[in-house]
Amino acid sequence: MIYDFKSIEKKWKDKIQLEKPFAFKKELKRDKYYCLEMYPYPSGNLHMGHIRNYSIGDVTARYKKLQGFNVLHPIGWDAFGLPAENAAIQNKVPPAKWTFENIANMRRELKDFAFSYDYENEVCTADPSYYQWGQWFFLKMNERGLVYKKKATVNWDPIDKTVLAREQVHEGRAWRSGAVVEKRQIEQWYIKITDYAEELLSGLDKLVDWPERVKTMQRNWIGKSEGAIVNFKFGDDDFPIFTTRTDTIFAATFMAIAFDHQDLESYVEKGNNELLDKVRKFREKCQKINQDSEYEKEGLFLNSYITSPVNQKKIPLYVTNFVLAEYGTGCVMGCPAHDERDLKFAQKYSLPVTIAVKNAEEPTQNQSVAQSVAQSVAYKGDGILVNSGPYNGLNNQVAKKKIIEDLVEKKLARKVVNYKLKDWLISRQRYWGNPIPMLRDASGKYYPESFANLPVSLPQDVEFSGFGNPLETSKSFREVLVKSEAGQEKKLLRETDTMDTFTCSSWYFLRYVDVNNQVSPFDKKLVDHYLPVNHYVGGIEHACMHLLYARFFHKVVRDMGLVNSDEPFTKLTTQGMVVSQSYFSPSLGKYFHLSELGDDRKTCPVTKTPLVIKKEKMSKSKRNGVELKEMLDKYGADSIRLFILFAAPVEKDLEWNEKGIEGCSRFILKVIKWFTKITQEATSSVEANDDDEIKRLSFLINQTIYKVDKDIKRLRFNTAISHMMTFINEVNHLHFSSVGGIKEAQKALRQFLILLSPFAPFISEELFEFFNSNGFVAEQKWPEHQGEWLKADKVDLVVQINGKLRAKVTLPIDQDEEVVFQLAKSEKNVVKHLGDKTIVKKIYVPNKLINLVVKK
RNA sequence: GCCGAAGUGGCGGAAUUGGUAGACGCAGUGGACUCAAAAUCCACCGAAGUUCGCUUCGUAAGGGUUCAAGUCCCUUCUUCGGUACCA
Repeated sequence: MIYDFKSIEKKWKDKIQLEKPFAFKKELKRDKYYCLEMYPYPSGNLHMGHIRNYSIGDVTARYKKLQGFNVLHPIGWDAFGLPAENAAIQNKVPPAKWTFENIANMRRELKDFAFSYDYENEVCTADPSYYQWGQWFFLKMNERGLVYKKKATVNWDPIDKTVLAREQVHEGRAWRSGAVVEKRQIEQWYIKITDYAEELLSGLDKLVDWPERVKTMQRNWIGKSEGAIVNFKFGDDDFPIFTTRTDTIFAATFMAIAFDHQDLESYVEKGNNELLDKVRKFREKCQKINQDSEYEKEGLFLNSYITSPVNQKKIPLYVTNFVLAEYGTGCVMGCPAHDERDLKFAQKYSLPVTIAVKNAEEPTQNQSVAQSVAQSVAYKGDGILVNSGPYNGLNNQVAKKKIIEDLVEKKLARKVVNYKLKDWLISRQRYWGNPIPMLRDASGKYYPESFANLPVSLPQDVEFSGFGNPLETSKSFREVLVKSEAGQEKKLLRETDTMDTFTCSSWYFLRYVDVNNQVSPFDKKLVDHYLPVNHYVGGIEHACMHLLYARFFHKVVRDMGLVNSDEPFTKLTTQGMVVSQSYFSPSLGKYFHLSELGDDRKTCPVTKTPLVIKKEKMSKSKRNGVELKEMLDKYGADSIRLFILFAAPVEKDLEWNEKGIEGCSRFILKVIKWFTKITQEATSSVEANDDDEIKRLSFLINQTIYKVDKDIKRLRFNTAISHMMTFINEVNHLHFSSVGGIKEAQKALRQFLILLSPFAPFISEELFEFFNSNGFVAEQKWPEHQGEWLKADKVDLVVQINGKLRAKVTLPIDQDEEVVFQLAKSEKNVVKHLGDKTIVKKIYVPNKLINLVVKK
């Protein structure tokens, strides 16, 4: 038998299409397993990153199915978003047409790999039957007071002409278009994710099956800090500041206010117009600063003073370019001795440096702190309070609490918790998204659309000129006539902002359990049975956006009483990227494809200057990708799946290596060779004695079942495959000639094919047909290892002297220490090393090793 | 800076609670088969030495704990990822 993967894969693709072995059956009785991979954006074609993501998920889904679980393993389409609209502008293709054609194409590509999805249970976010429920959730959130509109300085992408979320801006540039981001003031819709900040943070502790780094990233993103708002005084008025270090309050030698603080001008010395003018110029200058790059800390003395609540000291007030208006109160106290950045500022403007906490290890003098401060290093450690009036001598952590308590008692402070997390800006000035179901009257007042009118569908009569929001060009969409209670017709304007696509991906995993529901987003009973998702697989790049929004949405939906669970995803796996060598010519500023280079891969073929060779994520722009179609034609889906799972552990980056796929093809050939040998070529002779071979085979197959099962459970697919390779290598050396031997071999083959099927489904199906001509290997029962076969009757035992390997002896298992010791002592090499030394100690690890500790 | 992850042959990577370092695969070397090549099969494949039995060294670097350390502890270095004026 030759490996004709093309016809094998065609045959089984058709059979899967026809007989639907992976159809999702809603069942509340059987144990469920919900395995989910992050759904793709329908950009046009699948790439290797997708194949890796879905291969990882598919192994788990198929494994659980074989174990008898009712598996929910769905796929869908994150179908809204900018590229569709850009295509509409460039090619005059409607976004819907572009999107749905891409989906059809990518679905076809997915089928080439036999991922165990039910394509009749898809979610497509651009389908009104889905997005109406997104609008429904928006209105429900609005009812719960979680939605509001406010004017805000937003990041404006001048190329895509849209507002960007903070996380969509990287180093001052838009994440998609790469344009330099501008600041603009626009009315925007927000969702109050900050109401859930505390639970989003504390809930992380319960997610024991999430990678530590993802949890850390979310913790930092939420950025909780506990402190106090302390009321300093500006004349008779309050001047509140936020601090987490009340223990350093006596060390405050300047006060700082943000340049964009709304009350800034009221703190400038009264009547000093010259200064006011300077302040305004300073503010203008600050506004031009790119907040993402590093810049010098600067300030301007406002000729006014703030009074400290602890010692009534007058402290000079500065406007600065480094205090953030949106965090805390927009005003802080400057304690140069204990804060790096305050120290820099103080030194620049020759402000005094007072020490409030000294190093506890040097109680008699202040040397260490004073010296380090003199060397421009602020002291941020713990210690004993000095220069702090009644609190002198206290440990600073104690003093911190005491000072707050005292201030709170005098009504001069209150304890507060601050978060870095900002409310979720969901407005997008775009057409291809979920319309926000709100209406506005002439006075600017907003009314929610009524539930009965959902969905608010996207109109067809729009123009894609490339500027502004196309929805504004649709009269049928914009103008709405509603009847008031008095029966009068009233003209309202429909909101033209659409929602951020992250709103769609925040609950798609809930919809999968009930995709055809027309009366509610999903049935509660079904959702409570199938949720939470047991295993979620996707890219690390979603650690702080999608995964946080989805957790938030789930909690809101829970509070609406629609789902019982607190968290949507029990176990999370973040797979590494697929990387490959890229060749960049710095002199030309462009990438070269490998095929464009000659034998000399280190030099630019045009300018003859050295190329920069790096391992980077496969992408079109870096010209280091591979064509999926080409790989499929050359090697078939099974070899690609095997390679992608074999070449690296799932969480690490995977380096593309075509030779590696060939290795996996060779493995499949060896499987076929063994199959052929024991199903076709075997000539039976009843007299033959295969006892030793049968014993060896039983040991090998049971060991392989044991190891593969364990490695799938701990998500080590690379080693699971290596164990199957070892099995095939060994078993190809066994020869059976008796009827009983061949029967045993076929039994082992049958079990082996089930083990192989989650990794290489096509060839497994094809060969398994020998045992089961109508069904699928995917629907068999996962084999269990027989423990008694795992114990070999002989073991290789290691003999060490002082921890160094000196001999190996083969012994029956479970020998007494004394027997092993006597045998070990008589080994030639052991005798040599023992010489006339005395044995002072023996360490015996049964069936593993004996270590003799010797002395002269 | 801070937080997180990781450093093992020529390469991708194994080594589950400390117990034979380098499984499996790629590349390479030698041989068989062949008119020849490809494919396949067999053998070798960390370094140095060797009387071919073995010996010494070797998991980023340096120390430590232990009968025994890639694995545990301390210090340092490097790489990658996240984040950055959050008071």
